[in-house]
Amino acid sequence: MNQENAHLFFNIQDHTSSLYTYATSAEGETKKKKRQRRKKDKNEGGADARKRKLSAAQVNGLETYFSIDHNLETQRKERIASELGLDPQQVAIWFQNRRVRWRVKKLEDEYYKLKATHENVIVEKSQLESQVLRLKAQLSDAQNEMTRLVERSDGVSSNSQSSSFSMDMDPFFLGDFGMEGLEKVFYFNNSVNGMEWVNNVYDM
DNA sequence: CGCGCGCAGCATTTACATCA
DNA sequence: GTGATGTAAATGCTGCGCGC
Repeated sequence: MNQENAHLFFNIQDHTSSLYTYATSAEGETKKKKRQRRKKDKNEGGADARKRKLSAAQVNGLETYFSIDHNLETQRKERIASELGLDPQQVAIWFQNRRVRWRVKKLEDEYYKLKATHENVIVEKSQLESQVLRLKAQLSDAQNEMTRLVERSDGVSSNSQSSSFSMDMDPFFLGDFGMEGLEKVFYFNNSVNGMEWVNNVYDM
């Protein structure tokens, strides 16, 4: 412990030894002893309580070691403690608290990443829904156009067998998006008015 | 193999310091 | 002066390695 930092923290052993009492120890209980914290006497910690804060240099040192490895073995703890002028217990506690902060930060970062991803997916979903609407409209137009062409060809040759195009199919049979199986619905191999339509839908 | 012990880590809580 | 926030420390518990 260097001179500069020596005054910055109080002696943990001296302090904690008098800070707590055992609530049930008097009964000689072998079961779990629930320790009860004793309210700290203002005069006991008094003005020195302020000194418990670690110095910037000590924190920097601890941060450096933490960045190398988040865990402590006994030897490492002793080494860091003697180098930074801290009690090994303080080093252990600092690392413990630091790990908690690190995990919280990590969770926070993951949350914001997931949130951003989620927002992108929402945008993409909206775009896809718009596209589906456009395609449905196009499909409807195409069906109307086909109906019109069939009706016109019926007027020209009403007894032509090849032109007997069946339009009694459900226009909404194409599935949830109105497009499912679309590629199988109509098969162009003849011509009506120069091209004939073959309704291939019942062969599927 | 089972047991006790010591140690490290974790979750939770408490106490204190600092700042708005 | 007070509430919110950050941080050091305490506590109780679990899991693991080790010696007996």
